[in-house]
Amino acid sequence: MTYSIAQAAEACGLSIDTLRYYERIGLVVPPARDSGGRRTYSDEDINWLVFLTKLRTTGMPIRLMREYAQLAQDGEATAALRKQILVRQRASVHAHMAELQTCLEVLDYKIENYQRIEEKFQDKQRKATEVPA
Amino acid sequence: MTYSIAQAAEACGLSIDTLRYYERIGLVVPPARDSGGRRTYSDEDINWLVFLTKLRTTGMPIRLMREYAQLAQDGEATAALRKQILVRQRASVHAHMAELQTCLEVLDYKIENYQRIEEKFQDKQRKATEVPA
DNA sequence: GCTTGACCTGGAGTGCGCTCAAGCTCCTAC
DNA sequence: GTAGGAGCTTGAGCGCACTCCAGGTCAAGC
Repeated sequence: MTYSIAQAAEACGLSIDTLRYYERIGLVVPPARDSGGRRTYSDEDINWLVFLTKLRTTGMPIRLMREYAQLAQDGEATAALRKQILVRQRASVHAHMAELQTCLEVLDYKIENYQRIEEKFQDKQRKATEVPA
Repeated sequence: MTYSIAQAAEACGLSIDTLRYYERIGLVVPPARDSGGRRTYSDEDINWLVFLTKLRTTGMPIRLMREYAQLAQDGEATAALRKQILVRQRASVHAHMAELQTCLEVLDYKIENYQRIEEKFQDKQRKATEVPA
């Protein structure tokens, strides 16, 4: 099974332009071409692209992704280095999530505060429209 | 208690240049100045800056932070809008953390794979150096 | 009074990750 | 055979969030 660039883009959630851009900067190996010179992506290509988008989502810079991609191309001997990259990235994701967690707490606190302000306001309104005793 | 720009930068984890930049683009109200024309940050200023850095960490674009800051300046009447912004941001953080979680699972899987490759390799080595029966 | 260092301003420059434009080719369908 | 649509290449442009620079001011310490 092969895919056009539009289908590949759809499958991995990138734009067509971005796919070509990734190829240009050497982040992905150029896919095969059909008789008309158009790119044809294999299932394997798609899987790799999907994995790359996961790395991107974790905030890995393209520079490092390219390094990883190069190592992957260089074969089994680089497995230890690749593992190291992923282990570090995992640590960085954990750290980032912890940061986000404290930000969430700040947000929750602020939102609660706004909630209280609203309630006080509504309370005041209720009292104002109440039939006086 | 007041702080120099260097102290303010230290306190909120931004660079001096970034503090001035934030002021220039209208993200923070200009702090007071001393007799020599230098910025003097109050505790309140610092607290606000710290909160802003939290918003930044959540990935809120500066454009929106500026909107929020403007609303905060406009007083109590904008509380509902400000709350809405924070509630949305919270949702976006939750979504992002969920994404990161699935990325983590992919990373874990890949790392485990590398682990297995290493073990197999070590096993092979052990067998090769073993005294033959 | 002179040096030093922190701070000032306005404006230019940077790095990242795309994104778009122009002008072309190819295939398909009518 | 021609119109339309997808795809091609090269190269420029963009938005974001800073970051740096040049040239100046000011206050403190020697």
